[in-house]
Amino acid sequence: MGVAERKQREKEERRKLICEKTRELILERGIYGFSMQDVANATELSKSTLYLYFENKEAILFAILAEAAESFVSFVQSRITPQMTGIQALHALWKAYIELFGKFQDVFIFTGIMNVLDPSFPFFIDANTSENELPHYKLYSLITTTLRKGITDGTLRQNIQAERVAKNVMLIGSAIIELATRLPRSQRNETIIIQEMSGIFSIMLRGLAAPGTAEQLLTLM
Amino acid sequence: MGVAERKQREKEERRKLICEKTRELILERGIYGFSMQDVANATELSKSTLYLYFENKEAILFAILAEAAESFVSFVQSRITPQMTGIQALHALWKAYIELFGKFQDVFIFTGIMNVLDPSFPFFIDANTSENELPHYKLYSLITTTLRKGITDGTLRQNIQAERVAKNVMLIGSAIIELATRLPRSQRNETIIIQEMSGIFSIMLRGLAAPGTAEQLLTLM
Amino acid sequence: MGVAERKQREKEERRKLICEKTRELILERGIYGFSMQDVANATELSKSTLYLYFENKEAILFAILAEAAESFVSFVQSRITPQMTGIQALHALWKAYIELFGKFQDVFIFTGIMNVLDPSFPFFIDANTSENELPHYKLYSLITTTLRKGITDGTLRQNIQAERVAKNVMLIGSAIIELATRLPRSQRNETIIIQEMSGIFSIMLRGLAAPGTAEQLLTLM
Amino acid sequence: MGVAERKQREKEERRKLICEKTRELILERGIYGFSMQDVANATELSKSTLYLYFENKEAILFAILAEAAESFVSFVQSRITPQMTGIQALHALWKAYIELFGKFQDVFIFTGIMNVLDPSFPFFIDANTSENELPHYKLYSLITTTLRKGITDGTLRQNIQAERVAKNVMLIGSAIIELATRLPRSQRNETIIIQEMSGIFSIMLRGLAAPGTAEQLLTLM
DNA sequence: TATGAATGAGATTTCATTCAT
DNA sequence: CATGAATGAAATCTCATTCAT
Repeated sequence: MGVAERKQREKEERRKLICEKTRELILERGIYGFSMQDVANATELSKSTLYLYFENKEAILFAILAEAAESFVSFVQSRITPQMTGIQALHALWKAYIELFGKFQDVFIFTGIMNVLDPSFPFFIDANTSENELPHYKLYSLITTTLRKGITDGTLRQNIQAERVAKNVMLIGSAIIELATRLPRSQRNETIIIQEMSGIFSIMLRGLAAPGTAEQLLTLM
Repeated sequence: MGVAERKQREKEERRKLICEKTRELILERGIYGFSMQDVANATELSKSTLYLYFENKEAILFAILAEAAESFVSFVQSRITPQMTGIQALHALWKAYIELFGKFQDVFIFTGIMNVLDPSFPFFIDANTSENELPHYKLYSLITTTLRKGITDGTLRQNIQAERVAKNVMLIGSAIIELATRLPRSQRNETIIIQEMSGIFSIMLRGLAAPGTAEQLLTLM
Repeated sequence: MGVAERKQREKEERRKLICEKTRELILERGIYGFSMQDVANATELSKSTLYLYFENKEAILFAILAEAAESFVSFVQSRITPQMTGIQALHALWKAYIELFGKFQDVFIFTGIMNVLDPSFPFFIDANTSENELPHYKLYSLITTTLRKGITDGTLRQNIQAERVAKNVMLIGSAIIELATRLPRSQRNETIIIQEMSGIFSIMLRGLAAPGTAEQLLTLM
Repeated sequence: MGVAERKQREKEERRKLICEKTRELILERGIYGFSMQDVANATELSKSTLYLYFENKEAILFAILAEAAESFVSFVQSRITPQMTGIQALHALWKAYIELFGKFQDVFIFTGIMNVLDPSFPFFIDANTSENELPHYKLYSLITTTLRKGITDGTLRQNIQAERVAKNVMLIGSAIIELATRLPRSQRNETIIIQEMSGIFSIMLRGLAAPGTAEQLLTLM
């Protein structure tokens, strides 16, 4: 009786294998730098077999994005508690972002794919698109909420607009990663990228925080 | 004897023509969205002729980058006077950046190509590479100088490092443009992109400025 | 012992299911417009299972043809009675053809497949092939008989040859349908196709009838 | 100075070569039975080279159709003189059709491609499409005119409608050829096809002619 | 018996680059 | 100097059929 389940599990594993290898390819060569043939070679499957598991190339990207988004958002969320003030939450969010980047480079995947599948994001945010449809909308919501909280509790500057700044923040995050993805892997020195991200986020934190915020909340290094 | 010179001049004109038309193509369709055939059509030259003037596709991009960098930097420089304080100069620099974007979209070209030709910039700044070799290094120098001035004259925060922040700033600029280039031209609404840039630059200005800076120097809108 | 029979019956039912669903697919998308995967989906069987019941794709078509031919011929035959004169029978035959087309579009199936499986029909009629082997030969026989009767009883022109004209007639029928099958279903307006068939059959009836035939026997509209 | 002209001529010859070889392939294997690779092999060009001469596969078909239509219509027209009565002209038209078929099999090409490029023809005749755009519309016009003349001069039956019958006629012509194209070339016995065409056209002629038409105008054999 | 899984062969199309004239 | 012509390599995707379980 276990047969069906095993099959199911194996099928799931194959999908995972494909995603996994594709992830590696993306990390290695960037989002544009791999073909279905490459994926076939990496997985030791035939090209046609790939199409048994995913409708087309984009569908693979989407699956990877969805999973990365899921784990990304939940990781970040786990670092934010209800007791935190807005600025604390924002600080924690960015810390988590950087930490996660260092650990899994999930952020690479997340952002790289997002930029391809939904290139108008975050320039245009489709009010009709809910978080359920496009994975990265979850993160946008999380940031907006965090900013709103900080404006309300007075730990962020009063004259900012949560939605607009959330867009700014998403764009910055995307963009850094986007550029980093371009680097050939040999040059893609984590330390340097993390330094860059920390630097930018620190400047922005300071630019967003209410005057008089404790120095320790303003640096991410 | 004027013959050789005329030839030389004509050759130079052809090169300019090719660059000019390629620029238009890039603006229209993005850095990845045009082929050598497209350039040939636009210039009314044959594809093979293009190879007489440029070794390959990348060489065209490089030439365009060089010219865009030149005009970009000199425009920005024209807006900065020696009398300005550091924060004033930084403010002026970003104002110019935004203005130039609105006018010529030169920034698109500049950044888009830079990101392709020198993807490790600004993550890695090659100390051996002088401004003379890679066009965009000029802008980097300009920003570094400006920041250094601000640190010295006390209009910027004292605990920032000019080189590091200059890298941050270059990266932000590149990145916004990079993402914007992805938008299909129909969606590439200048107003929205400018809003986004202004928003981000404002936050960063505030994050970099010394405490007590006049509000009017902190906003770019 | 009933087991073997049940098995046999079930096998037969599966075959029917496959044929039935394939018919629907053909009507929907034309004879070239469906894949074995489509059949598998429609029948809720696996692709491999299809190959247990039919040697290959063509074999499915053949089976459908056989069944369609059977029901087609018997329907037409039911409209022809021994008392009818030749011209009456021919008139009735075409009326039935058109009616059947309007009702079940069986004719589509019949002809479409015939044209694929036996493309030399009716150009070459294999004297060694009996009605038992190729399903559409039944219809050919029926038409020949009808024409012969009309020549004998003087209601059709005397200088026609039954076999030859039967071929002409089969070909016309096939051909109209063949072209109609090409139409995307949305454009496959029954009314228009019926008009076209009626028009052509009317002209041919008039061309075959003995002089002085009553006008009402010469029109099919 | 003749260089440009020679180039032009050679280019034209290449196009012709491609069309010619494609024609042969179609005659050999039918309209669906050849790939761009086949054309490449037949012409001893590379696949990519084909795309220098034709935008895509369909464009090759269209070019062949256009040429076949041209020569077909002009040949037919050459056989019709203003002095002819309607029935004489119709008779001549069909004679020419058959003769041309026997000589060049142009009709094959003409009809086969037409059926692919404009499958709704002649079921739906687009009033907005002029003869200039789709080559086969020329023939349709010619037939309509001929029929109209016959109705006017009393040599055809009075109760037919020129446009409707023209559609019938085009469809019959298309359809016979369409079916014949299916035949493997080895079986494609001209004599038999011609017999079939003659038979059908004769029946239709008799169905369209005014009563009392001379027998010799009613047969095409 | 039934099927999930796999695949080879093939289809159309694109494009940077080379080379003879 | 200029170019028309050519092409190899690659990309995405489809589909009838086979085979181990």
